[in-house]
Amino acid sequence: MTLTIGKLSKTTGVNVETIRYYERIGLLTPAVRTESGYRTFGEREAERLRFVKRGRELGFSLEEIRTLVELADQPGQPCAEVDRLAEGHLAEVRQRIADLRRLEAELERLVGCTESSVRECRIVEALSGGR
Amino acid sequence: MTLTIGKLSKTTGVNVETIRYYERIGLLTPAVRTESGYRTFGEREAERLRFVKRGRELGFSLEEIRTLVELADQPGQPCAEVDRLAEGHLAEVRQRIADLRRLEAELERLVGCTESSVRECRIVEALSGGR
DNA sequence: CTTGACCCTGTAGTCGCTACAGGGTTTAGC
DNA sequence: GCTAAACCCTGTAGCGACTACAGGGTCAAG
Repeated sequence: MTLTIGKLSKTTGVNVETIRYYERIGLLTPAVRTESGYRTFGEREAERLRFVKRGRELGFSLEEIRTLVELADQPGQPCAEVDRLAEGHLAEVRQRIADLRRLEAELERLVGCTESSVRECRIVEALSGGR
Repeated sequence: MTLTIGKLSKTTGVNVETIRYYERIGLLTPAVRTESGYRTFGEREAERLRFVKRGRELGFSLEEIRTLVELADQPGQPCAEVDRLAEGHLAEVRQRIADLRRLEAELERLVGCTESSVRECRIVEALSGGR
């Protein structure tokens, strides 16, 4: 049950070059190669890649995922550090949401300008320093 | 009332290297130079830089700002395009908020794991493919 | 046996800066 | 007048997380 990089890409939904990139930065262990130099992957590798992918989908950085992967490889350890990491990340996400909401409110105030000329446009005015 | 790049940086709150960067990519017109090659800026240039800065604070990309600057320079034109740009941007901001909210909800479900070991940790489990 | 689909490496591009290195210039204090 | 600090210059490289080539080698179907 070994896969080429193309097959692995299909089954995981991760781009071929992204997989190579992950290997290059050491997030995936160097793949076993065929005689001709092609990478081969087994179920273990596919699992790990899916782990990384889900981490990305949850918005973790690759550095955070690197830590999470290491932690996940030590099932006997307490999960406090995992939880701390996730909480920190959640806090960041909330901060980003708050920032974007402020932006949203300000943009809402500006759009829908029906002035006939840029001279009177309240968007341009706001950008130019008017309030 | 001419300013050096350092003074301009202080009065606008934009980093010196960022100002140079904006000039390099053509977002600011090339600054007038002194004999010894130092950039000098007047009120016009300061205004324009503040325009760019406010655009960034509203989350516009530099490309969008480039367009906005050009539009703002043609006060006779209708402001429909400005408005269209701002609305498109608002839609993007809303999309990003929606995405982050989904993330937030998922992370909320996961954090606060008090298991004693990584083996049982629901965060690791979620990343490993469990739900 | 050819053709097309796949694989390889290495490098450069994206965005919006930021941080040097290695120089030249100006200014403030003595 | 001199020196040292503070400023300015260019050019290049780095960040994160990919993506997109170029220029080659390999494999499988018909």
